[in-house]
Amino acid sequence: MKLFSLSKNERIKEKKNIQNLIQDGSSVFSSKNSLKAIYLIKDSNEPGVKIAVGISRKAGKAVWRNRIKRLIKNAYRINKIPLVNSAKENKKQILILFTSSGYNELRNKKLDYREITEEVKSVLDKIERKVSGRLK
RNA sequence: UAGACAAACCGGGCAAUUGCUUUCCGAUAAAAACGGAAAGAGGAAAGUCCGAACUUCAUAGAACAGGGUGCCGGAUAACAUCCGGGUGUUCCGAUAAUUCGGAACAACUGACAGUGCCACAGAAAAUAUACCGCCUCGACUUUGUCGGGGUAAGGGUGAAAAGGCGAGGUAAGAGCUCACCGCUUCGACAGCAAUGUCGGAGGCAUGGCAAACCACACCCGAAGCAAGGUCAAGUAUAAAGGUCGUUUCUCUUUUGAGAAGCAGAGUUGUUCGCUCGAAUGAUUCCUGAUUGGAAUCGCGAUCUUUGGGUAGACCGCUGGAUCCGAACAGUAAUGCUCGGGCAAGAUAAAUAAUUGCCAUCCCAAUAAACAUUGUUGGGAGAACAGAAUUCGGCUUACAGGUUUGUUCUUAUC
RNA sequence: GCGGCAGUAAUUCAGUGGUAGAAUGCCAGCUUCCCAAGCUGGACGUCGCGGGUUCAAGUCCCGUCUGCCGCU
Repeated sequence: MKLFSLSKNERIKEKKNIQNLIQDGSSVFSSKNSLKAIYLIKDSNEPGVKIAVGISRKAGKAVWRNRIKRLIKNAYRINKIPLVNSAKENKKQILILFTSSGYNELRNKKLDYREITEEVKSVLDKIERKVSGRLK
């Protein structure tokens, strides 16, 4: 198992999962409110974390949308280890869907990787605290 | 030389680390995970504006409706594309010129098949008509007024006024007559043709708008890979068949409610225990009658078989009107022959991120200096934009760069 | 990926090729002790943008931009 990988098993592929997530999941905003994450925590025999990234068509053009998705995925796979460990300890399966709430192409034509990393980190931190029960 | 314009081409490179998708190998019965190797966005992948391939539907053929195209010839699988030619319009330059040269653009068939429109102004906007004017005749109250007739040369209106201009002619005028120009038409010649040149005739008759309806000629069946095909989970569900069941009590006017409980299900493989716990009955027959039993239909459970087919998987899916090079044919578009190459195939959707260096660009300082070049320091390191069945075009977006050509006009030497 | 619709005043919409309109809103005046209502008047337009056809284009044709809807 590679440390920083993000293979097919760690991404949400099924339509049903995503619909469940949108219906039943709760949401969390990043520290600067530029990202929004919908997440769902449930007990499972196969503990782990699965993610998806969804960017609205209205946010920007195809090149821009692809780029922000890649940056978010990249930031996640670098910083995922604490959350994954916590999920395994507590025997939970976590589904996360990242979306853009503050970002769009008009305002953020050039995307800065470091800024997005900080945003993703803040989201993961909040969810991790929920999982381990340190946050009420 | 720079600039401008046109055409063609490129549109970042190298290294390290961390990752993604596909294929192959380790490699097996198969899958997952792991390791290794190879490959992995564009000139517009975009807009979806045209044209095709392909697939399904429909299909005996044709027409109508509807849509598209519209100078001529060629290229092509096809096209609204491309190439060559003609004609016209506009602009620029030269010129004595109506001539010559260059560039750009053109939906560039038909207005005597028909219907329609042409605001305002104007007498009149299409069967010509007579407001002012010009000429003439008559009457009267005679420097004038009224009435009849001739007249499209002049005025005024308009985007547009019934060939233009000059001469003859006339009461005044009029292609009424003539020359030149334009137009229509006939013949000869050149050209495959559009058309052009020359000669003759007509005597001007048919103002504009078909990107108004329309007519004529030619073309088009419809939908689109979310097309379509194969496999196919489900206590999702249709049909057929087999087996078992369709019970008891209490309350309520009824609908119904509650309890027990059979089949069955769940609970660790089995047993016990525990939990949950389906259904609607109707008709006929056997029997003296009740109980009970049987048959048919309905209902419920369960098993088997079959069907369509959702989720999903696979095929379609990338080797093709293909790409590169050379020779030949052709003015060219392009064709043809030979040689070589195989180069994305994702599906909540891969092709990336970070760091360093470089090409390149900007700013400052400094040395030489006509433009400009070298050195040092700092900054940026980019534009438009992301395959989605596949091709041929068109259109639109685009930082910077390379090559070739043109330059009457710009600047510098 | 494919198909369709719309763009006109601040807003919602009309508008046969011939001087761009209505309602609401806005501003001013009248009315009222004041406000509202009412009455009178006024301002407000790159007809999304760029070409073309025409004497003349919001309207016809071509291109382009933006917004919206549908197909699963």
